Amino acid sequence: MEENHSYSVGQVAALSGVTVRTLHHYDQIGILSPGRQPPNGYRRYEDCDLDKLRQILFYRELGFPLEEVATILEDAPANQSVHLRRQHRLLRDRIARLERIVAVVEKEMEASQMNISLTPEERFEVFGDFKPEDYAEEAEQRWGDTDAYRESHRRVTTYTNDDWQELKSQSTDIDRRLAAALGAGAAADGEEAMDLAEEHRMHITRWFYDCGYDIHVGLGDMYVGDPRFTARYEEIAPALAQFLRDAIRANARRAEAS
Amino acid sequence: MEENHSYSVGQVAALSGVTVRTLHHYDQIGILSPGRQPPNGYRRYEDCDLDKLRQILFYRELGFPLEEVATILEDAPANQSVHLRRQHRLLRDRIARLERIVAVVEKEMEASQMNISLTPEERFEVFGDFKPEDYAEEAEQRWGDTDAYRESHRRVTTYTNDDWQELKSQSTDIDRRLAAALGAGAAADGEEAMDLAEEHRMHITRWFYDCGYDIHVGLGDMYVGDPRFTARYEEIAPALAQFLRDAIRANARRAEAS
DNA sequence: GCTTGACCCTGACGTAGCGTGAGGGTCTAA
DNA sequence: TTAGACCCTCACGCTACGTCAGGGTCAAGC
Repeated sequence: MEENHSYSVGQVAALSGVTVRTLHHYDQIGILSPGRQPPNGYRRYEDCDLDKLRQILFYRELGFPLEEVATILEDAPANQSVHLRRQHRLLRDRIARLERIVAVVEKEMEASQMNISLTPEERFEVFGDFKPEDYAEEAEQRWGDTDAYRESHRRVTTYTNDDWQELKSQSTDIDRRLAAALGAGAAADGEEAMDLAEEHRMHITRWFYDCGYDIHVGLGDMYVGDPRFTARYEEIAPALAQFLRDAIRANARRAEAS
Repeated sequence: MEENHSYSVGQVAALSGVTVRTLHHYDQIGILSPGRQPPNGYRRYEDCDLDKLRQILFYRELGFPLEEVATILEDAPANQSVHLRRQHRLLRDRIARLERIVAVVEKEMEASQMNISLTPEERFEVFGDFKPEDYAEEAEQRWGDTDAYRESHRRVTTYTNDDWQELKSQSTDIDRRLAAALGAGAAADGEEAMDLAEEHRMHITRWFYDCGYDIHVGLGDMYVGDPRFTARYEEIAPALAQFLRDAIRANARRAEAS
């Protein structure tokens, strides 16, 4: 394998399974630009180009926009083990997500066989008990750092049943008080709501991971934007998810101002 | 839950996590068209609309084009258990695919830790020993029926180590003879190459699943179109994947003509 | 009744990531 | 020289929305 070998665009397309058009496109946007063969300007791809294409295709497979793939590859252009670790984690995350959905579908299959007719709200309940760490992963993918996820995972695995009881009790209490504040007409950016949002944030920090204000805001957006959370909070009180989201935002602004 | 409740487009967007624009779009293309509130024409979504949206989002999550989602939902508009079974299978398939990729990445991590520097071709070798059943699933998704996959899986689980040795020996022998024919200048649509393709097909039928000519042609296309197979055959002899693909096609045409 | 903010409507341009085709150049074997 | 395979650039079109424009409707507060 000492041979100095280069490939035409057609050969690379055949090897990799992407089209010539795709390779042109990647060249045009600058994510994979091969050398050019004088005097006709034909593209020639080297082995390192193939390596790079392989990484591109992997991240594309997992749904990353090309612009983001470009950023990833710039950050760690040559360090193969960095990519491998990242890819491994991403794959594991994706599988875990799909496994959760499978569990939901299986539960519904059971319910369906028992001829239980669930309402739309009840259907969301099948997602199981609400645990922030189930969803913080998504917040991280959107806004945060993977250290928080690992930290959360590390802590959670050490908890006893008593720990879970206490955690749940505190979580329920915060929810209840949020609903009460909403019911009493408290402003989402008032002191009371902000203090509750702060308690909410510290609860996560206490039990799961260090939840900075950025992450917290991301979580708040997710409570409103994701039907699982929204329904969860709607069950407690109508419009609670939005109230909490707004309180979280106000709380973050308060913290930023001080 | 006896309440006759309907939702505005904004409420549905909040509940479901999709945008108002998306709901407008779905209404426009006819995949999810709610009722309209006189006299202002505001959209009102019923519970059954929410159910339908949930199915749409599920299939969208798995990458189905909306047009195909529409077809799926037309075919089984009300039979919830049909959807559940299909969704379950799709999810399982996706997870299995990702698990295979994980295995590849893990193997590369091992190689990386041992400071083994792999060439692009060798990297494909990390996919492990060539087993048609590893890839027949993809052929099935493209061209075949899932019965073959189940049959393959059923057989393979019964094989002993001796079975694997024999299987591998035969497979290697076929590859070697294909390479020899190619090296001797045999035409891909000549008798010799077609006979070898036929042996190849019967080998799969013997050891994995009933490989009809359609499936076989699909496999041949995949050997050329997928870098994993192409590289595998390139290692044995240059251009072998294409030679085999052409021989498979010729063989299928021969069988069709008789 | 008026004002205001939130939400509703339709219409339309633009984007990401290519697929497809037009029109023409280059390479290689016969 | 010819023909077929492959190369090039250019450009329109597609899917599934994102974003914005411009204007109507609703409901609470003054």
